[in-house]
Amino acid sequence: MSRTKARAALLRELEEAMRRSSAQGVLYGQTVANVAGIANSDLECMDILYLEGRVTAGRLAEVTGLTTGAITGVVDRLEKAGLVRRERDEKDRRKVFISVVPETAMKIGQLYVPMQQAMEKVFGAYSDEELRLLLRFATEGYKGVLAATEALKGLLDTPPEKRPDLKLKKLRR
Amino acid sequence: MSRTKARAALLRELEEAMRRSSAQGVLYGQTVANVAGIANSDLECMDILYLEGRVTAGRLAEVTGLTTGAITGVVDRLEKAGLVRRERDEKDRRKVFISVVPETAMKIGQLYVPMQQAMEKVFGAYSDEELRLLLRFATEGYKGVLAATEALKGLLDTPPEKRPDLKLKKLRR
DNA sequence: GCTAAATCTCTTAGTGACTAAGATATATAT
DNA sequence: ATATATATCTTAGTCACTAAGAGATTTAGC
Repeated sequence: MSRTKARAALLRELEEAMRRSSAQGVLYGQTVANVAGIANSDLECMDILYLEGRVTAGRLAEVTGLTTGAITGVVDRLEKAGLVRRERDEKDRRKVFISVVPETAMKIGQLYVPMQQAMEKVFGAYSDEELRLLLRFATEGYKGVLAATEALKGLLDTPPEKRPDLKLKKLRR
Repeated sequence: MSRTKARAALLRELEEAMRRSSAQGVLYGQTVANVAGIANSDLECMDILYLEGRVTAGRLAEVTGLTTGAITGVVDRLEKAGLVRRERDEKDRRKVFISVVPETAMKIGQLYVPMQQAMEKVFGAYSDEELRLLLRFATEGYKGVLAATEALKGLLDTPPEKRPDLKLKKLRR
């Protein structure tokens, strides 16, 4: 097999492996939401709050791709569950900051323990240098996926009749 | 900083980077479903069909975690859109095999092009050997996540009063 | 072979999270 | 001041989901 062919095969394998593991990651998240008894989007928002800290409702809508109306519902449910708190911005009283309630949110965090343990075990097999390679990849991969998402969204904004036609026999009503 | 402390920091960074990129991956998928005009679960099933080939409705339910009733709806919609075909198993006539219609499904595949291009660009910066490391990691990572999911599900099956209590103030309803 | 139990998909009724559109409240610009 | 913009919430309606069970077929026990 030629060198470039071997590489192409490697890339295909890699792509599939990543697809599989990311699909399984989605399933893990679904299971967490299930066990916690909250909706999927609710958990996603908890995750964003964990990563970004105190953010506005609008920012949550932006990042999740949900409407602001949907976010109102998400925050209502999370607030009722005692997982987050609403705080009006004193500088700009239109804004509502959402922040996690650490004591309660911790309990959700517990559900990630099996995942963390599994990852610890996997990571254990790698040297520091190898881990740095993985970190570099994850960081660049994130940027790549972000850019790809933007590119795809751009496609959404071009008028439907000018898009690379899908001709899907009128999906959805 | 001690060596083990440096490694711990590295692991934390790595975990967060993976979390971010996988979250972004989820968003990419949502966008694909959006542009294609199909539901999220519908796309997830297309993905499974692509990876596993011809599978039964029951298997789809198993893998996605949806009820068989929900799968009936998914397959109805996908079939109407011309993306998949139902075929009764001639050996066991209770079973229904679902398989993609390649010509139509290709059009969905197109929506992954931006992602593939982004990944190609990222992968381009790595040597064959480095890619093999990434492949090894993705493969082992998949197994780890799968095991973690099972562990978490096991938790779901233990009677609620015996679970590490979440005490989430009666979520839902 | 025949009946009972098991297995697989589909149907039905009901529910919860979503969107679109617009209401409300506050901030900014002219 | 008034108009426009921004940020969140409200409302009505829709869609995909679950739970439960029906229908069709296969498997097991006798």
